[in-house]
Amino acid sequence: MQTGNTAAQATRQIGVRPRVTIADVASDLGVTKSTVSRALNGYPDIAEATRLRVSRAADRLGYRPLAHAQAIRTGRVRSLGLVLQIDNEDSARPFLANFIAGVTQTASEQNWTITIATAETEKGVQDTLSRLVDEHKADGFILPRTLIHDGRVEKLRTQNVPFVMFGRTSDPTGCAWYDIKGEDAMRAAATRLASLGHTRIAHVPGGSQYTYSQLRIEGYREGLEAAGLKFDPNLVGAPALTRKAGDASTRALLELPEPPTAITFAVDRAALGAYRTAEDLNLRIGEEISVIAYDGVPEGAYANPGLTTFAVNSRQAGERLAALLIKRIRGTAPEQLRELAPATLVERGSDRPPRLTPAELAQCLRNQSNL
Amino acid sequence: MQTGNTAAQATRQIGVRPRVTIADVASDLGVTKSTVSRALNGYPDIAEATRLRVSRAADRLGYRPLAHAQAIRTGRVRSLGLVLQIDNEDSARPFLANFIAGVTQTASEQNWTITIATAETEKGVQDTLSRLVDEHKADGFILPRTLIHDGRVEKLRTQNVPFVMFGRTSDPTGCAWYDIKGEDAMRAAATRLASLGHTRIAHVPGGSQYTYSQLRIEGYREGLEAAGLKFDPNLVGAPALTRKAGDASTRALLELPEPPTAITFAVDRAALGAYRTAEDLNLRIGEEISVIAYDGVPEGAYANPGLTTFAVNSRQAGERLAALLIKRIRGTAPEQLRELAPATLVERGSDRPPRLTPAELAQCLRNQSNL
DNA sequence: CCCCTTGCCGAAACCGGTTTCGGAAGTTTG
DNA sequence: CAAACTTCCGAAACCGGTTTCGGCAAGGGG
Repeated sequence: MQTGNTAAQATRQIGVRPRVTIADVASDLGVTKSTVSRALNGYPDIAEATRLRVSRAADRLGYRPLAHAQAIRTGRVRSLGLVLQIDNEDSARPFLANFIAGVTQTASEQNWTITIATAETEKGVQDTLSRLVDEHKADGFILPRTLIHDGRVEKLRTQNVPFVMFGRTSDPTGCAWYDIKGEDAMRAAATRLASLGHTRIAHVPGGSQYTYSQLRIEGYREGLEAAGLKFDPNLVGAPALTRKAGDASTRALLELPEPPTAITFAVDRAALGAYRTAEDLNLRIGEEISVIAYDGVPEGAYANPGLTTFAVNSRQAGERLAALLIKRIRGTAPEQLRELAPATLVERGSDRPPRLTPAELAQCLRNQSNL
Repeated sequence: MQTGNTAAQATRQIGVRPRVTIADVASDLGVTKSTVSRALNGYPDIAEATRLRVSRAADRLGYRPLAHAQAIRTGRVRSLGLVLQIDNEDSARPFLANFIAGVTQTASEQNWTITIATAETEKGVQDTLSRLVDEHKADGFILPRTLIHDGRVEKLRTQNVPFVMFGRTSDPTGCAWYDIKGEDAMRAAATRLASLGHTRIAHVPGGSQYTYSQLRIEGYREGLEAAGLKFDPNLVGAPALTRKAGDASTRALLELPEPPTAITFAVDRAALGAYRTAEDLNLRIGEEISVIAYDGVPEGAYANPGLTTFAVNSRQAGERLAALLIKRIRGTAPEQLRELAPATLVERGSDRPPRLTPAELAQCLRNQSNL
């Protein structure tokens, strides 16, 4: 009987000394398990003196309740779930470590842990989520990268599983969230560029399926109008999430009859693509063409000139999301669990007054292609 | 009684429909729980026909065993533990996402999950590890970034908790591991540079507390000797893990009376620091100074010229580590769970034949500082 | 002085599984 | 054809906690 053997072996393996259980603590004190349990969990029908005796004995004996043993009765495994979508390429996510660090920090403080899974496709994420819910591997979930129409949200909502989103969604009913005010950042970016003297300011949005993308475009538009500039749909480029796409999108914008002298990017990585465009077209970032982006990826600091960007504190995001989710699991209404935080401007060298007017820039580009 | 309320609330919250338990399946078939359990777990004392009936009924009813309910008897929570050290700054770890993806992929295939925690200091990691072990949040652990003398290893070894290391350690007793042959990579790097015509080849090691660092130095040394070059201790620079440190270390090497025309780096990030040095000193990477590094960070591709490096497949590492750990937990001896994989050379532009001899390079640098 | 609270804790059920033990059939052996 | 094995499954204990229920003793009110 193989199964029996290995299982017995494992139980022997994992602790050298046998675990100290709640029964051990109880018999040590000459009370019952129930008393120990209630004392440790702060029930009101336990005398203060007893509570003290119990908690001291528990400390002395080194008693640690087994989370999964508690779970079977309480229905809580004290674990937060996180299902990440790791796409093939774009997977190098520098934020991830910080984000996870934030989540686990808050979680650890309250003696919770986090359970992580990954999937490659959107459907994969849904399936994984289902599995984790079915097996109750986590008491609730953090949903990163919220989409405008998000299958995960619907699923969890109907199954009544607590969750909190990193980002907002189209139908906020029953949703808790934490988000960065990307719209404010883009508004500030646009007005900042305008006040530097730019009059043709473009925007390269992020993935259109994401909620944030819409918001940032809106912010950009507001910024323009606040500065007295007219919104020109032609100046909203093709969506770009990668260097390559950013390069292409930038190139297309510069081919406009009246090209922009400044571009706001919804995403740092796309902005770094513009550096390549500039190099190719013999333009200088921060001179002929100014750039402000969003995210705060470390590469931005090493670009030349440094990329001016609105950085998000992903560690803090992780911390807050964990805190919100734990509250949600404990029963707080989702409507009371919504937080927005600002992105912080990191000024580097990529945004400066325009060296050329749009017309001059167009001329300059035309000369080049004639060469 | 507040506690009672919220708990009841949670149980109601998490499943809309009540869970289907093993008892439901049993009564549906008119057998006992024990039969269902043994049938589902492949015990040999269940008739094949019964096994079939049971597993079909389980499917039909949508029965999923509760991992933590099983755990209480079996002692297995079906979860792999991972405690990451997230240092303050260097925390931007691009591998992490891929690594985690690898781990979770293998784990998911076998219906395991992974439990992650983070800490900032070495001691914090130890404490967190202790907590997870005490609460038995995981059945075993993956230990990344193995140190030469590693407290985690000792702790887990004495407590008899299964673990597997990413990297090797000084005392391999009872250890299972997966590692990349960094020594081979560095040997290849040195011989490659030698065959390009370099005669003064330096090495900038990684953190001295890490096992890999020693191994890579050794590989570098072997490579030199294989190429008939003498090992010169002066050409082993100061350890560097960051751009900044890499810059400093490179600078120091170039100040030698007979400076190297090529440098091997134990770590990509440090090599990128050399790009800054080169810019400052008016040298061109791949011309006056050649560079080969190790890791395969994405930034290397965007450097100019691209950084030639030995890339590690961190996704695969994650997959293998998870597989090894699961075997380890199931009882395979650690000695049988040791794997090494090669790093793969990514040729870009940073390594080319030397444009100057060491003497000429020294002269060139002297001229500059006179300016 | 008795009855009724109230405070505090023990006994036992319970959560959802796994595992031990034993026994009723069916099968083989002598 | 009885005795001895097998095969297969039910009954019940068990894992380590939590929670319900009830009861005893002390205290308060009439």
